[in-house]
Amino acid sequence: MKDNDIYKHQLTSHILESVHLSQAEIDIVSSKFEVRSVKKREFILEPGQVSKHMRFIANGSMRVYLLDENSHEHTLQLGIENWWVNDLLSFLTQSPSRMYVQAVENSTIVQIHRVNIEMLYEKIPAISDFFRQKAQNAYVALQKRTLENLSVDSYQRYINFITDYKEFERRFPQYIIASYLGMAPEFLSHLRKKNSKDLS
Amino acid sequence: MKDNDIYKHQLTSHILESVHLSQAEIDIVSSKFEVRSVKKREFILEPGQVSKHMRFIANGSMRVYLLDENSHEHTLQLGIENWWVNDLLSFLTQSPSRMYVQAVENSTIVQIHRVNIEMLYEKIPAISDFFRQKAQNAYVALQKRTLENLSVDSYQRYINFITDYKEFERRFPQYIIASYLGMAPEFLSHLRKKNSKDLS
DNA sequence: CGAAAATTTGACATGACTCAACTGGAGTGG
DNA sequence: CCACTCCAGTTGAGTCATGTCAAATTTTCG
Repeated sequence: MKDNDIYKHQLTSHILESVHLSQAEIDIVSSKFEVRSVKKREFILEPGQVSKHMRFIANGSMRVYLLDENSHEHTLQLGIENWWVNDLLSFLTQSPSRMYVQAVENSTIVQIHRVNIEMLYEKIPAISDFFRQKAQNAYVALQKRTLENLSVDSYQRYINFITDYKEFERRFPQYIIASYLGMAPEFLSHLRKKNSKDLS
Repeated sequence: MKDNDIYKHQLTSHILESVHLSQAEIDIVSSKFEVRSVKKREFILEPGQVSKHMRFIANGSMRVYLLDENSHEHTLQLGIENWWVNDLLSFLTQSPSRMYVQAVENSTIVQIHRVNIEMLYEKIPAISDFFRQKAQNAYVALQKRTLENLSVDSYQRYINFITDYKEFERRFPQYIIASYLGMAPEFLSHLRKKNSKDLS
């Protein structure tokens, strides 16, 4: 229980960075979230399931990916501490997901059920405001990625990635990074070799 | 003035599809928006400028794009009636844009200044709620596009595009669609030829 | 009608993928 | 704690998809 409080406190601190809440509101919000720990490689969502929760990573790392018809993995999202992770399409429409959401490291997540978050939207407008800001920022970040995919070549995209997300390069295996950048893992390996030559 | 009222009514109807507002609230919202008409090829945002407005297309069509270092255009967003169009990064951070936002057809937009929308967020929580929903849906749509770019080949991406957005194929020139799909216009032309053969 | 822009077409170049073999390191069980 | 296995990562060869360039054709618009 003590541990859970720490994680919930991490969540509310995170929310308070963006919007103001009274202590009473903090308590209500906190009471509607639940803490859950997830083992490395464990799935918290698999294709066919409906996403019922918004999830905040308190600790560890996760990824969202799917398989195409050739069984190739494509990574939609990577996340570490203080990031939100979900298949938002499945969550918003309550339809079966095509995604895997998987722990990359042992992780702790803090989650809220759909019914409860909708209750919070009604009772506490600041929560709606918070998720508006989150969604707008996530949209902007995804636009940046979309534009890079359209306008930057693979080598430069890799360089930008390791520059912008140093942390991610250490914590996610190469084949996952390749599938995030939209290239074959062997090709990423070639780019890494080129990069180490460029540096020397 | 009569015309303006029609366009504002179109906007408020659009908002009311997602959230509830009292008549008094509708009047406040309506009073903070302004109607503006834009000629074909005219820019409402250019690189270096800061986006000061959220903009709703009442009529016509627009696109958001940028130029890379080889002066190639890359289209981030296409929009027609009842779509919102902006460089959200520039708008949210009030920093200079890298984007062009241009009318593709003669268009009418209904826009609200940043200062006024923030006032509405405070006074009328349903407006924050509305834009939360819009941002979440836009994020989901952009994820879909990201996944298609990662996992579907060019030909199929073109087929999916003309299937999902019939309207767009009619109203936007090929070179813009090519720059949206992430391919050279000549290559799109090859795909179109292949498609017409496949159909016969 | 004429000029400019968009699209088509085809030849060629190249970036990125596939496949297969090899290397090295991490995890597991005896 | 060693030995073994397995999986991630590397390397290189061959191939394919897509881009580039240039010229011809069609469409748009003043």
